[in-house]
This record gives sequence, structure tokens and C-alpha cells, in this order.
Amino acid sequence: MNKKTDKASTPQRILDSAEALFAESGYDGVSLRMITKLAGVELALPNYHFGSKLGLFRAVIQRRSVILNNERMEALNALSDRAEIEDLIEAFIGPFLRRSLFGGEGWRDYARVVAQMANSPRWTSEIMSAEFDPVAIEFIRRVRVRFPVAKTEDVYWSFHFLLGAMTMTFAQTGRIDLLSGDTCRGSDLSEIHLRMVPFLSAGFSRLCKGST
Amino acid sequence: MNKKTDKASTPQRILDSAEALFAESGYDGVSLRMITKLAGVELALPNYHFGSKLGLFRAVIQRRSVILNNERMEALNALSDRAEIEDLIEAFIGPFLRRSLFGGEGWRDYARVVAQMANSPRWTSEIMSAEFDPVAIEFIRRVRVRFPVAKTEDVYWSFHFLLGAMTMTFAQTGRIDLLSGDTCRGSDLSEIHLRMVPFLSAGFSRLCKGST
DNA sequence: GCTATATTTGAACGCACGTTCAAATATAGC
DNA sequence: GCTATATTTGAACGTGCGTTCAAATATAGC
Repeated sequence: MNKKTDKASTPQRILDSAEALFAESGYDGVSLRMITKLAGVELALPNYHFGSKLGLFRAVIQRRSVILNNERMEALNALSDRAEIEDLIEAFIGPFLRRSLFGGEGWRDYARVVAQMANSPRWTSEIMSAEFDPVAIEFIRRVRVRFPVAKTEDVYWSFHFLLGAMTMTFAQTGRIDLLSGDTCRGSDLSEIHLRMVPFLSAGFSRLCKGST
Repeated sequence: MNKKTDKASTPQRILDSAEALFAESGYDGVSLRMITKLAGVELALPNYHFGSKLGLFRAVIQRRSVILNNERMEALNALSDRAEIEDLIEAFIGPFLRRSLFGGEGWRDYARVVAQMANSPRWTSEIMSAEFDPVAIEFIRRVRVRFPVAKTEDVYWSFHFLLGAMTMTFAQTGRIDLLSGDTCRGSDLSEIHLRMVPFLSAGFSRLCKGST
């Protein structure tokens, strides 16, 4: 009815619908017919604009990973070499967290897609490493500057634990809501922010300060 | 050729093959035809023994979650009320970690399936909460005994961060191997154990000791 | 306003999916 | 060894899958 609601271009509408459905059911749980039906476009259009279903999936990821990586890199570069571990972790998870909080359903769905990929051997190298390793490497470099005596493995493993906690939390699966009887809300990212940075900082400090 | 290699019963062979394939590609990425081909049985047999593809999937999960939950509960019950947070975390993650380390490919694949489910909204209540919440509740109860002044939300969120770090790590996606240029090996679970318990304990302590 | 290009349409392709079933075979109780 | 039950076989069912394509339509450059 309102022309403005239909203003989004066909590729955008396809990306949005694909993102929402992939977030719920994963790559193989969604068909092009479901995506095009939700987007209100013809079945052939995803293949025209993105080449294939896999091409569409990659486009869904890259659309926001580019934004995210830029913001993370800027946040890291804005810190001095003497920045505390809290600041480094904030720089890494902050952009993702704020996007999920203020960025609308699209960013929330994106976080869900990322979580599923990050926990699947199938997508690890093809998508996760390809998209996110450069920023990860820079983050790790900065952590090692902050903790010069830390063993290499301690830094990598700490980062890995951070990754697991972050991706699952931002995915908002509803597990903590159910488990806590709605005492905790997975959607309340300000409550999360208050706790994730101290929790992870303490872990990094314990492991990387070198006293062990 | 050797009769002993064919000794496993049909349902077992189906479960093993399904587990291996689900670990790689998730529920929707695997067909009954792939499963039965790998198991060397007829296409109709999974439906005969497990009712449906979903029934087979649930059976794959429950076969090992029962074992895991028993071991975790026993480990928790073996601790005194004055147990340190390190001991509580060890009791919760230890059984899973040791099974993944010494339990063969089956347990490794199982961990991968669990990680994918734990990070998908679709399976959270149906599978994850149903299978794992009872032990989670007991673990959280014990943490609150250890940290009586902790806010309820702090305990739940700490547990959630633990869950994310644990599931992704045990899934052995290969991400850390790639990222670290094989300096770290996701399969070296003794190296993991050395680090995950201190990392998570530090996080719990920071958040739940009540000094914040 | 014509032309060249970009996009959309609607239908079809071959293939694989989960499930079902009657018939065949194996197994266990007596 | 017969019988009742459990299991396996092999084929088929209807449905939906990703992809392709020629024709139709819209768009932009001149």
C-alpha cells in the first residue's frame, strides 16, 4: 500500500529475508522458495542477483561483516598500546553488541547466523576464518602487547573462549531465558555488556598475566 | 570381511553414522539416504527403529546425554558444600572433556552436534533445555552456595558464558588451529583443560564474588 | 523515441527428499 | 520344528529442491 515500504531493492529484500530465515533454521534448513516467498519476489531472482544459494549466503554474511570489521578495527586502533584488557575486549565485542542492541532485527538475525557458522566445522574455514581472522589477529596482537609475558597458546585459547561466549550470547537462543525462568533476558544486551566484559577480562588476566 | 567389525546392531550402526554426519553438516544438511548408505543398511530402517528422522536425531542426542548427565551429577554430588569454584567447574565440564578426549570419534562428533544445537534458536527448548537443564540447575545451585552474596543474574550469565566457551571448544571446529597456524590444536584437550577451568573460574569469581 | 542493457517473469528440468508398505526373511519361544 | 513376532528388503509415493532459460518487461544512454 505505502510505496515507501516497498522501496527496498530486490537484492536487499532477498538478503533481508534470507538472513531472517537462515538465522532460524540454518543454511540447509531454508530453501530458495521460502526466501523468495517471504521477500515477495520470483524464485529465479536470487540466482540472478547472487549466482547461487551459496552466493546468496555469502552475501548475507559479508554485508554486515564488512561493517563490523571496520568498526572493530577502528575501535582497536583508537586504543593506546597501554590499554587495559577491558578496553581491548570492549573494542572487540562492543561494536557487535551495540549493533545487536540498536541495529534492529537484521543485526540480531545476523548474530544468529554467525553463531551457527562459528560452531560448525563445515563453515569454519570457508566463512568464519575468511571473514573474521584479520580482526582476530589484530586483537590477539594487542593482547600480547598488553601481556608481553603471556604464552602464545594462552592468548589464543583465551580468545577462543571469548569467541564461544560471545557468539552464543549474541545469538539470543532463549536458553538463558528458559533456564532462569525469565530472570535473565537474552535480549537485554545492556545487562550482558555489564557482565561479559568483566567476566572475559578476568579470564584473560588469569591466563595471560603469566603467574601460572 | 571380519565378522567382528560387523557385530554392532542395526540401530547402533544407524546411530553412529547419523552422529558422524550430523556433526559435519547439521540436521538439515544430512539425509536418511546418506546415513543409511554410510551405515550399510536399507533406507527404510531408520524409520523402522526410530520412527522418523527427528526421532533418530533425538536418539543420537539422548544416547550420550544420559551418560554425560549422570557423570556430571555424580561429580557434583561428590563435592562438599565448601568446594571451590574451580572444583564446581571441573565437575561440570570434566566429564564432557574426558569423554571427548578418550571416548573416540563418537563422542567428538556428539560434541559437535551439541554445539550446533546449543547455538540455534530452533533446538534450544526442544533439545538443549530438555536434555541439559536439570544438571545446569544443580550446577547453578552449587555456585550460589559457594557465592552466597552473588546476584542471581550474575550467576546465570556466568553460566551462559561458560556454556558458550565450552560447547564451541569441544566442537573442535578447527578455527583455533587455522587462526594460530597450528600453534594451538583444538584436538589437544589436555591443553584445553589446563586453560578452560582457570579462565572460567576467574570469570565466575570476578562476577559472583559480589565486590562489583 | 529508439536502442541496448538490466531485470523480472513463469515454467520447466532432473534429482533427492522423508515416508510408507507389502513381501521376504530372520529370530526366538515352546 | 512349528509358530508368532521382529526385522529387513526393495520399490514406490508425492513433494520440494536448486538451477536454468527463453520470453516479457523495465530502465537508462543518447
